Amino acid sequence: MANPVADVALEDRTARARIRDAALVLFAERGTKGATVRDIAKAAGVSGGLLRHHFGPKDGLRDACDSYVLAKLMRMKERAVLEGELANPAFMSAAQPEMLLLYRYLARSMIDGSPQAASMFDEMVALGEKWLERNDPGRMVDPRAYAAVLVAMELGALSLHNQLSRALGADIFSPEGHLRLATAKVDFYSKPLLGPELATQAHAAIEQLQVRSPEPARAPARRKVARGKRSGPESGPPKNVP
Amino acid sequence: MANPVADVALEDRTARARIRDAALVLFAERGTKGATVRDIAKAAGVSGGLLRHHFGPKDGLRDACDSYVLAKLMRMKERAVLEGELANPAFMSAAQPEMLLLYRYLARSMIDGSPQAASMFDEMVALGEKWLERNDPGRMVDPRAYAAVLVAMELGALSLHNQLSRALGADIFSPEGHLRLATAKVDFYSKPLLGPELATQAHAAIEQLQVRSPEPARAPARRKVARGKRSGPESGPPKNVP
DNA sequence: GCTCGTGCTATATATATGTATAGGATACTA
DNA sequence: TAGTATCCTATACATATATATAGCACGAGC
Repeated sequence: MANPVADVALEDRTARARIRDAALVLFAERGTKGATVRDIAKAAGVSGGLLRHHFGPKDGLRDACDSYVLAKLMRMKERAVLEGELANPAFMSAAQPEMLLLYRYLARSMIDGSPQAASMFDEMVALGEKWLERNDPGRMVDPRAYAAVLVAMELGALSLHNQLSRALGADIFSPEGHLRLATAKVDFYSKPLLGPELATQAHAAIEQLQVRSPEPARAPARRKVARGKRSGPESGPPKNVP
Repeated sequence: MANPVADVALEDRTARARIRDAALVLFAERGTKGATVRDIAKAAGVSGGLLRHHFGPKDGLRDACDSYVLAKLMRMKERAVLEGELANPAFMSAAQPEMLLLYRYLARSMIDGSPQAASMFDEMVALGEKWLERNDPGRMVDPRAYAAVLVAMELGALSLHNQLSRALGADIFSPEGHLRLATAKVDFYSKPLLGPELATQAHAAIEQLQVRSPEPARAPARRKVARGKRSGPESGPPKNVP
């Protein structure tokens, strides 16, 4: 709980650091709207005035948190690159509690919408894309889109950690829950839901959707496209499964 | 924009319905905290008093929205079952704009945390699990966890639609963006990120994590074996990639 | 015609929340 | 020791927000 970022010992942290850490937790838990400066100050054990003294208005605190998380993750990333750890595309869900908090904050920040979080998202996507191109060149139809989906899903699942934990029967931030999640993820990333024939079928259906509406122009068929076909486009075409 | 749920014509909707629809949109966009009753009332073109007259306090409006979305999705689900469409586990990302709004609302509601959304999540997981067991019995190590991850990722990605759209270069709710996303998803669900050897490697690493710590002292084991020393595990074990 | 319930607006009230300021305590420096 | 900058609290202020109430219009039923 306390000292979530864990660089210095518990009570040796400066008040500024305590405020930032408390903000990190509360922002991650309740979002930027839900977390009030008073609650953050209280959690940090300081007065509201001090918070303002150090970070200015609420947005300032938020920016500081964004920058902090960004920098910290960047540092981790670089270290990972140096150690050759980055190669694993599932690196995002590493187990360190601190890192999890950082990602949890990041995910929430992206939902609430901050410029820094957005750029972080883009960078993760770019990283994933590069990785795909390097390791499996030409395997994916649209590597960038693939990477974007991957990142969005990883972070999105993290945002829904409450639901996920309940469904799994154990907090995914606890050792048990984390292990169960890790196992499921390995399955998820190694056992495709769609077989080859279903995939080609789906791709064909999408192709058909594309030709269906020649030019988006403005809105010749905002809905038309989806209409007719509909039922389950997307990956809907595959009516049944092998 | 207007008439997002589209059962009746635009201005034929009763004020109550307009309020509900406006709330649906604003709650989905800004969350329960970020959307104010005043804004909702204004968007619906009514006074704040009328909103309260119909739905009581804010929570009442929220509950009403939850119930409405739940019922609507349930109806869709049943229809899908009758028509045999449900077989596709990716049914969640169907293309209908209205359905997307409903899921978008649902995803946001799950992040904000509502009991009804939680039960919906659980039901989706149960559905997915059942589907897995029926179509690929014994294929997954932990079908329930697999289904949970699947649902969390789908809904989570939906919550991050802003980031996803930016990274993709097109709003995923527009025809173009949706198509690009659909293509990427088919790839995502048909081309596993982890090859067989990496998967077994990862599973072995997780296994090792489990045995690493003998007994959690308290509960013998909620889940077979529990607790791992954490440090860099998850899918971290596979150090490098082929 | 009259009442009465319903849909609706306008306005008031209390609280929550972000913001700002005045001033005290502490530490560091000349 | 005196001065000053920094850290910190307490409090005031303004706005936003949820909540509550009073009252008006209008149609239904007696």
